[in-house]
Amino acid sequence: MARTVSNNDSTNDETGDDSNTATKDEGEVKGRVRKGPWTPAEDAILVEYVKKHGEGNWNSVHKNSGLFRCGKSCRLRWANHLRPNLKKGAFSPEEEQIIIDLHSKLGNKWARMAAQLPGRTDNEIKNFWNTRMKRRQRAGLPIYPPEVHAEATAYHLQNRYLEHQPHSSASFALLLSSCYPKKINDPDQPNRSNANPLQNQPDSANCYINPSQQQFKFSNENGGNSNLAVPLSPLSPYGSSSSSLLNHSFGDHGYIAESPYEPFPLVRGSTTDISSNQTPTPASSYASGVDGLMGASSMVNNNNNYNNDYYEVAPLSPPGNSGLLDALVMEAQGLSHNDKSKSEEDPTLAGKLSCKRKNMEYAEEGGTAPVVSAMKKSSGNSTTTENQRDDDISSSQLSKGKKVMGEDPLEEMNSMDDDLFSLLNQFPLEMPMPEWYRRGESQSLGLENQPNASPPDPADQEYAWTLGTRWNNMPSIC
DNA sequence: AAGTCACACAACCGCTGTTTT
DNA sequence: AAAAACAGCGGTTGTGTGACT
Repeated sequence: MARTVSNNDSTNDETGDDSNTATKDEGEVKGRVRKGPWTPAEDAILVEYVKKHGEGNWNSVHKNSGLFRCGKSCRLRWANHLRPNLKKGAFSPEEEQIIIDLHSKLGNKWARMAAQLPGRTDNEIKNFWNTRMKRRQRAGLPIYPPEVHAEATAYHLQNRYLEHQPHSSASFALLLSSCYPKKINDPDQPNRSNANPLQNQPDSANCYINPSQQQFKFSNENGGNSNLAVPLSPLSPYGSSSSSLLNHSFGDHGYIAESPYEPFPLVRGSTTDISSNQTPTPASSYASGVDGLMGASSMVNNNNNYNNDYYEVAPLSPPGNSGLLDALVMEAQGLSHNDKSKSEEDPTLAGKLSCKRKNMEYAEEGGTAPVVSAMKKSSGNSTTTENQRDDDISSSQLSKGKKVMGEDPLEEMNSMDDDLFSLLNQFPLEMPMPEWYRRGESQSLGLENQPNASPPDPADQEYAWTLGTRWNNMPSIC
């Protein structure tokens, strides 16, 4: 069980902020920080310290207790192993059911799920889920039981379509994502049927269609529209950024709304143009924000083993996922990358989007957006459990958020969606496929092929139109 | 008996948001 | 207002273990 123990070999500075990795290469700097499995003695020290001083101030543990662990490690150890009232052992069937249910609604929000399972930690739940998913994946089983799936779908539909329509940010996410072309008849995907009704539209493979004009339909069990992709929400287990998962079959439970487009341009190169210094793989940290996009892309390109039985709809990002906006921010940053000075002196788009995203997340962090909660409560439509969950999860976060926002969240959300839709409405009903896309249409769109796919020249008029010009039309939203 | 595999688990990592200085 | 510190989250990885071949 022991992880590689660096024991006294590894050093971090005493701040406990292990984001500072320089000390590893520079040798010992201030103090030694032990890594690897905790010993009972260390546990005892930590427990003793917390008894005395309470939780929090984790970095001071290292400073004051003589424990050679960084604050982060202490917090983790306490939270996952030492704190009282922790349940040990396997999950009960009831707990498993709760996890499945919560995951279908929340996605990979482990901490929020843990909040619903007293005595369980996010890590436990995460491990459980990942293991379970692998197992079911191998067995070719759906991740969610049908009833949970149906319930979750209804949940999202209710929360995102009915209650937010027509001004739904999440709708915007879906619609915007679908602005990007995906060639429908992909000869490289022989297993995919051509059942997409949009294919019958004139020259559909070479046109964008304004998604705001597009009536989305949901594929049914026999729809077989498997080469259609939209961002996968965390409702889908494949919204996970786990590359190992993405590289496997999505046949058992890919949630796919019917749209002939793939958010390829948003995916392309996005992880390399941003401030992250992480390895630019689909599994890198930004995946948390663009899970869906990554997932969709990988899915389209890596998986021929589609099982239409489980093509259903996760049309929108569920609560807590701001993936699309993250992607927008990333795209904005990517666009501004070529002209850094410009972006620095004019932090409009990225900043506004970032601001928007914060607000959005604030709104969504409440389990259900405050808008929704307010609507629910005022209309009396919400169930007890829904309200309870909202309240349980969000009380602290909400209070924090209010400090930041200082505005009426309801108004904030509504105005935000207005902005987003006004942007959306600027997309024409149809537009020609850019030349760069036609040139590359024989190539797969996946990340793994990016090195082969010549990136469009930013100077290219059409590319500029599709990304630059249109983004420049982004209304002021902050 | 040895090798392989899947699983469960613990812990680390990078990043982000919040709070404090 | 800016920087630093802190706290937390989600993703990933490494290891031990048991079942199986």
